[in-house]
Amino acid sequence: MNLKQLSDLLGLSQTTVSRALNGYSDVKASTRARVIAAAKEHNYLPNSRAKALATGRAMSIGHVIPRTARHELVNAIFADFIAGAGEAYSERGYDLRMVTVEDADEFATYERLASNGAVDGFMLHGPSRNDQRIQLLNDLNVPFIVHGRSSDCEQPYSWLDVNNRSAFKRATDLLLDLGHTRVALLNGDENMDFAIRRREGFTLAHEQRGLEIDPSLMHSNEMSEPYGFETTRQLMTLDAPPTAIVASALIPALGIQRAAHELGLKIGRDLSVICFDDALSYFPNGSGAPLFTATRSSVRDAGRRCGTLLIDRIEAADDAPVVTELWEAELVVGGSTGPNLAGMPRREA
Amino acid sequence: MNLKQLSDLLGLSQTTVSRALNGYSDVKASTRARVIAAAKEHNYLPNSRAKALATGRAMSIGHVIPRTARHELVNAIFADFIAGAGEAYSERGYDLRMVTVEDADEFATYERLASNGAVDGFMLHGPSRNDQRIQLLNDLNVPFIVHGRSSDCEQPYSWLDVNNRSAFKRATDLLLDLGHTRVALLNGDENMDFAIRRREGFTLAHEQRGLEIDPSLMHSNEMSEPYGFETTRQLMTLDAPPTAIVASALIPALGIQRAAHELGLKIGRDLSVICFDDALSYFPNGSGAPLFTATRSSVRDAGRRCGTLLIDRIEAADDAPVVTELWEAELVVGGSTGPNLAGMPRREA
DNA sequence: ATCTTTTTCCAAAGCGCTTTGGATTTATCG
DNA sequence: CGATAAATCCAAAGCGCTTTGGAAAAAGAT
Repeated sequence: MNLKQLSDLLGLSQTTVSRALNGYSDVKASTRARVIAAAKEHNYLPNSRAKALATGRAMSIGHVIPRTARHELVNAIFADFIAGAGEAYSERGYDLRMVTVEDADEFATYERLASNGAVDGFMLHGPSRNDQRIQLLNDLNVPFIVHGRSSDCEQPYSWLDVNNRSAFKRATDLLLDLGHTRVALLNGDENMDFAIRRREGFTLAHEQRGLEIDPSLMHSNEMSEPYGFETTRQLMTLDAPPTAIVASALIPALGIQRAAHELGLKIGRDLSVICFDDALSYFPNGSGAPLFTATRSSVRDAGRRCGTLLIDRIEAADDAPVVTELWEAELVVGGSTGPNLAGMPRREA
Repeated sequence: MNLKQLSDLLGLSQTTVSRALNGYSDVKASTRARVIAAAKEHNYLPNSRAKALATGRAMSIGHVIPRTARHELVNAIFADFIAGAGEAYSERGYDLRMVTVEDADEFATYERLASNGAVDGFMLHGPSRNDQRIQLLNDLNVPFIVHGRSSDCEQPYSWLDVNNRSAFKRATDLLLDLGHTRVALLNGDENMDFAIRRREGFTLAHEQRGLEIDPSLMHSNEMSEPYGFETTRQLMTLDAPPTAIVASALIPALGIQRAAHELGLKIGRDLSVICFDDALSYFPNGSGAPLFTATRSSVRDAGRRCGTLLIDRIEAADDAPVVTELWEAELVVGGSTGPNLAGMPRREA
C-alpha cells in the first residue's frame, strides 16, 4: 500500500493525503480524520526511503566505530551510552545508524555518510587530544556532538563531558585527606582525552599540597580486570607500596580487589580504593550500599542528553552557536576507603 | 555533485555514468575509466537515499531493542555481538540500524521498519521460549536470523546458537567427576531461552548419575556481580552449603569470588566455580592462563557469523531454506575448580 | 560491400514521497 | 448580493538514482 493507492482509494489527491497525514493546516478536519482512519485501516506507512529522498532528511544519526582503535571504550561504555542516546533518538523519530570500519577508512566513512545523505548528524565517541575528526566534521559542515572533549583542539565544537579533572581531584583529595601519602593511579588509556584530564586532576591534588608523585605509581591502560589485578600485584612489590589507589573504572577496581585478596590485604583497611563509576546498568557498584567509594556519573544519562542536544542542533538553524555542557560527577562513599594506618601496611596472608 | 552534474560534465548520459560506476558490462573500458576518474576527482558519491529508493534496497540491517525487557542481555553481551556483526555488515556494504523502543512498541516497530523499507532484514537478539517475534517476522516475510533459539517454537526459522545444554552439562559433569555432590546453579534469567537450555544441561548431568538436585541450589537472575555475591553468601548459610557452583557468566563469577573471599573460602580449593565465558573483549577471563574454569564461546564471533548468514539470506532467493548452526563451546580449565575435599569445607579465615 | 552481431550508449519511465503555485470552493463582510 | 478573504484541495514538478527498451556505432561474417 503506497500513497497513490491510498489516495485513489479515498478519491483524494496524493497531495491532500500526504498533507493530511503530516499535519498541515490546509486540510479540513473531517477529511484528515477520514484519511487517518483509512491509513490505519489499510495500515499504510509512508516509505521511509522515498520520504528521505523527498525531504532530504535521513532521520538517522551516524555512529562510526573504528574497528580496533578506541576499541576498549566502545565496548565497555558504548553499550550504555547508545542505550541512552537511542532513547532520545526514538522519542524524536530518529534512529541510530552504526557503521564499523577499518581504522584507515574512518575519515572516508564520515565523508561518505555526510555527503551521501545517509545520516543527518554524527555522534562522536572517545575523543583523543586534538582529535582530527572535529576538524573534519566542521569542514563537512554537518551537525555533530562530542561525548567528551578534545584538549588542544582549536576548533569550536559542541560537546557534553563530565568534569573528569575535578572528579579525580576530588577522589585524590579524599585519599590524601585520609592521610595516604602514596596514592597510585590506574588510569585509562591516556590517548583518550578523558584519561588525560583525570591525570591532571590526580596531579593537581598532589601539587596543591606540595606533594611529589612517584612516577612508578602512575599507570595507564585499557580498563580491564586483569589490568587492575596485575598492576596492583606489581605495585605491591615496590619497596614502598601505595596505600591507596585511584582507578579509572569499576572493572579494573575488581581486579585490584582480587589482587588485594590474594595478598591478604583488606580493601578499605589495608588498601583504599576509589574509582570512577559510569553507573553501567549491567555492572552496578554493589546493590544498595556502594561497594566502592567512587565518583559517579551515568554514561547512559550522558548518552540520552547527547542525543537530545544533537537532534536539537540538527533541527536548528545552520548557524546555531555551539553548545557545551559540563557535568560534575557525584561522590559516593562506599566501604573501599579508609584512613591510612600509620606504618607499613600488613603484608602477611 | 550529483549524477546529473557529473554526466553533464563528462558529456555522457546519466545512464552510462551510472552503469559505468556500477560495473555493468555494456560500457567501454575506456569510458568507464574516464567516468571513474572524474567521479573520484570531483568526489562524487551516489546519494544513498535516492539509490535506496530506486533499487528498493536499504542496505541496512535492523536491530530493534526494547528499552527495558531483555535489558540485561542487551548491555552485557550486545556490545560485543554487534561489534562482530558490524564487521560482517561493513564488509558487504551494509550498515546497522538500531532502534530502541518501548516494550509495547516492539512489534509495531518491526512492522514499520519492514513495510517501510527502512531495513532489508532483522537480527533477533535474546529469544525467549516460544518467542512471538519469530512468528511475526515470518508473517512479514522479511529475512531475519536469530542469535539463539526459541524452544517450543513451531515456526521454521534461521538461527545460530551455541549448544548451551551441552556446555552446562559438560561443566556440571566436570564438577561431579571431581566428587562434588552439592553443586549450585547461578543461572541467567530463565525467561531467556539460553538459560532454559543451560538449566537442562545442569539437570541432565545430575539425572544421568541418578542424583537429585536440591532446589535451593538453583537460582536464576540477571547476570550481575551483586547477584553472584549475594546468592553465594546466601548459599553458604545453608545447612549443607554447595562445594561447587556453575555460573552463567564471568561477571556473576566475580561476585562469587568476592563472597568466597569474604567468607574465607579459597576458590578452587574450598569452593569450585565454573562459568560460561562469552569471551567479551573488554572482560577477558584472566590474561594468559584462564582465571576461571569455563565453557567458552565468543559472542563476537557469533555476531560476525550471524551477520554473514543474514546477509546471505537477504541476497538469496526468497524461498531459500532456513539455515541453522550450532556451535559447541570450548572447555578451558583454569584455577577455579578442584576436587571436593571430603568432609565439610573449611570455614575459618 | 552488404547483412548480422555485438558493443556502446541513451531517452525516458519509474521508485514513492513532498512541495510549490494555483484553482476551486466556502465563509465573511460591507 | 457581489466582492473579498479564508479554507480546501490538487496537478505537476521535483528529490537523485536505476533500469528498460532501443538506437547508433563498430565489428564480424559472407
